[in-house]
Amino acid sequence: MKNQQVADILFRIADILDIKGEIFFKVRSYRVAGRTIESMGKDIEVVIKEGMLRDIPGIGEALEKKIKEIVETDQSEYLEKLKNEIPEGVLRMLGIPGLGPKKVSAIYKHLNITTIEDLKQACTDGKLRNLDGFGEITEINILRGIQLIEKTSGRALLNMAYADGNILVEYLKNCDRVKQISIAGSLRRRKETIGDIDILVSSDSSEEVMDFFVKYNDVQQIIAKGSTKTSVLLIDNLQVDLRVVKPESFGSALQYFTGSKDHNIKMRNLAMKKGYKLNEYGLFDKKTDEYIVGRNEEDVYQKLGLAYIEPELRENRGEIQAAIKNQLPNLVKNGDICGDIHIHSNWSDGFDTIETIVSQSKKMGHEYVGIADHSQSLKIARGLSEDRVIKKREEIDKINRKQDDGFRVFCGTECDIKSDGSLDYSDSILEIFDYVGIGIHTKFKMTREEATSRIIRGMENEYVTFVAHPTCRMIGRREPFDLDMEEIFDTAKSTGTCLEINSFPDRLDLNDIHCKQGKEKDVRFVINTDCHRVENMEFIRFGVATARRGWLEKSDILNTYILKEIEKSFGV
DNA sequence: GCCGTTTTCGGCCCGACTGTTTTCAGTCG
Repeated sequence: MKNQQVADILFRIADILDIKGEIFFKVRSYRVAGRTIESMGKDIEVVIKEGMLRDIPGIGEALEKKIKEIVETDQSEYLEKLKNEIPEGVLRMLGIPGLGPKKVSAIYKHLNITTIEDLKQACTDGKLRNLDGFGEITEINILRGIQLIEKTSGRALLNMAYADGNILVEYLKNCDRVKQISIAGSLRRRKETIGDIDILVSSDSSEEVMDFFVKYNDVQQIIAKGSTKTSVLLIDNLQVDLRVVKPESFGSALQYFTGSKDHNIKMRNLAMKKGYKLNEYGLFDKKTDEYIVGRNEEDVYQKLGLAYIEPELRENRGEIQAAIKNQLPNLVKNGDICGDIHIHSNWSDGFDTIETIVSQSKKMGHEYVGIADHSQSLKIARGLSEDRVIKKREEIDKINRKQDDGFRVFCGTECDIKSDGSLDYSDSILEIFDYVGIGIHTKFKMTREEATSRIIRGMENEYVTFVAHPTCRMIGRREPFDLDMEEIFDTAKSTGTCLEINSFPDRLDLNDIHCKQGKEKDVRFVINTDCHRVENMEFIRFGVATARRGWLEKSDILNTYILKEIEKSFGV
């Protein structure tokens, strides 16, 4: 049983209790425990085996018992009982923006509506307006909310939100009332998917900023407009929240609106313990309400006795304790990457020539690049036959001889791991390459044992440098393999194999949690794009962001090595 | 449901916006 599945059951229990009208704090306990388990670096089964479940903050006697039951039996008797009380469709209504537990409960109890389809009809027929606390506008808003979830299915990939957010920031800079501006929220933390874009501005004239904001060309609909907060929907269905604060509050507001929620709760508690009160307007003396700091985010952390915590770390995964002890990692930066070694050229299914890729790499300031085309059995992607491997080797040697600036092209491969774990080239061919990446591209349906041993057998080949996109997940399209990551990390360590952080926005594989877990086992990583056209080489920043979210430092990553070092590592 | 050198009972982060009210509840982040 995976951590995510345990968390999902806890979230479900919380939703039902919420609709039933259970006390807020009880409901919150289930959600807090769910979030902790979901983002925990350690396998929940291992935690239970070690008898450490109760040591996790937020898990007491009752939750311990329920979580153990879930892990042992794959289900929860308590949830099964609760499910009989609230129909599935009613739970789904909680996902509609603007609808919370109280309204959903009223809709279910008084009108006996149990599906979103029926709710839509009831709104159209004007049946909701007679309920206490409901009106005509409520009906319209619910209809809009239903339309929205039907259209967007929730969250956007990081690159989409990143592009939208940056263009919008540039637009807002044209408003002369804007003093300071920053992206905040999950986009600033570089989460792999983004629910909505948060932008923070400091200004002495918020009304004018808000007016300027809603006139942005790509605004489809204004959801809410006030003097401190305005929300709009862009034409690509991404929601943007703009907050405006006074300059003296910009730092504390940036801290507050960057989140995460759990990080902020920890921060507020810490502030309280130290005799302060922390909110988006600043850090205040708890007794006298006197303003202490708030202009800069750094000051807030410093005043609370903390080293500055980079946004990517703010997930309540131990960063506050580390900041107290001044033991935060020195995170890897975009500029630390010296070359991308997983790029497809037109020798297989890539779009560009090797020369074009070289020229783009130089533009990005890299010292080298690795061309890793597909191997022979992947016919659909024009995988290279053994003959063509030799020809490609000759072409790369020729290109290298032409470089007069010390730049180097490495000849690599993304060799298929066949279903039994053997590799798609013989050792005598693998020897031709400067380095070997291996990856799975066929037969994705496997048990945990099969998938784990398939990858491990691949890693045991002496020519292998790294495993590409190890879990093979595609965000929103394909679930990750159920892998025994502990075993994968141990083998990576013992064989000296790197694990890839694939930067493509719909992969981000390994993810942040894997990175942190792997680092604790002293595993080395490599950050690549796996791109098939040079326009996408800039996606490397999303891989770096994922590594940062996983607490990785420059020394944890193979392709931060300068040319001389990586040549030595490849033995070429 | 969790938690504790101020507490084993009584707290638990908190402010903005909306829509419904006529002073506030619900939702959101």
